[in-house]
Amino acid sequence: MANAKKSIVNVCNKRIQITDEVTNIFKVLADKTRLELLFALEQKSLCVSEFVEILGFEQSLISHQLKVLRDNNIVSTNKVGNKVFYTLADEHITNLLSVAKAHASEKV
Amino acid sequence: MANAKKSIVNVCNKRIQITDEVTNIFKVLADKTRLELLFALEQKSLCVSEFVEILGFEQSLISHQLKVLRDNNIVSTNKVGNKVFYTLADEHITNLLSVAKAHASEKV
DNA sequence: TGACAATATGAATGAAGTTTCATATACTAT
DNA sequence: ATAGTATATGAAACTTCATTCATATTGTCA
Repeated sequence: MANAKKSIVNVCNKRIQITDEVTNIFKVLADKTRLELLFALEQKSLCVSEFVEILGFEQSLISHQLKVLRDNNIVSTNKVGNKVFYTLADEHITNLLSVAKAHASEKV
Repeated sequence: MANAKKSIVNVCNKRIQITDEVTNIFKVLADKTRLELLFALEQKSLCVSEFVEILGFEQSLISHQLKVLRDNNIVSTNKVGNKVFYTLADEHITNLLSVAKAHASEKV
């Protein structure tokens, strides 16, 4: 395949991958339970039992949704004895959350 | 009700409303079809038949999804004769899309 | 007015996602 | 080792959402 053609194909593939990735990020963020977990994490790292205490959700629900966040690299974990502490994984997420909040604040 | 108490309640209500609103924005953005519509609109305003031509989706699907975007004030419309042109509604949306794209670009 | 083009919408179908319940795993301390 | 606490996970039930098909509405132009 000629190089010019190859590079056009690459650009297109990349565009598609980016669309897929953006779709995926928004999908993960598009759930009230998960957002409450993330908003809580904006303050400080928390373990599952602390989430239960703060948010009042079932432990199982929290674990399930934290798994979704983990699987999508939105939070990271570190284990301390019995407990597993969760942290926001990176700046992009913090950024997205704050832009969305700013947008929302104007509406309510 | 005492003023101090009233204002605490107000703050809590506002926090809940913001969470709901953020959830809603992300829900609307969490769909590949709608994102492709929005990415196309980043270039210029488009009418339904142009979306059909550019993206190759069914007209009905495009209209349905544009309605979702319209209902959530993510796009605005203006009618020119037979045609209805769609535009990105505001800066916040453009902003969210570009932050998400930046995040995605690093991953792919 | 009648035929045509552009857009919108209701209803049905099927897929995907969330929550709950029950249970398993991992670690701590006695 | 056993009891107790913290977390994870599989499966089922339930809910929500995207897409398609058929049809309605709105505007144009001959």
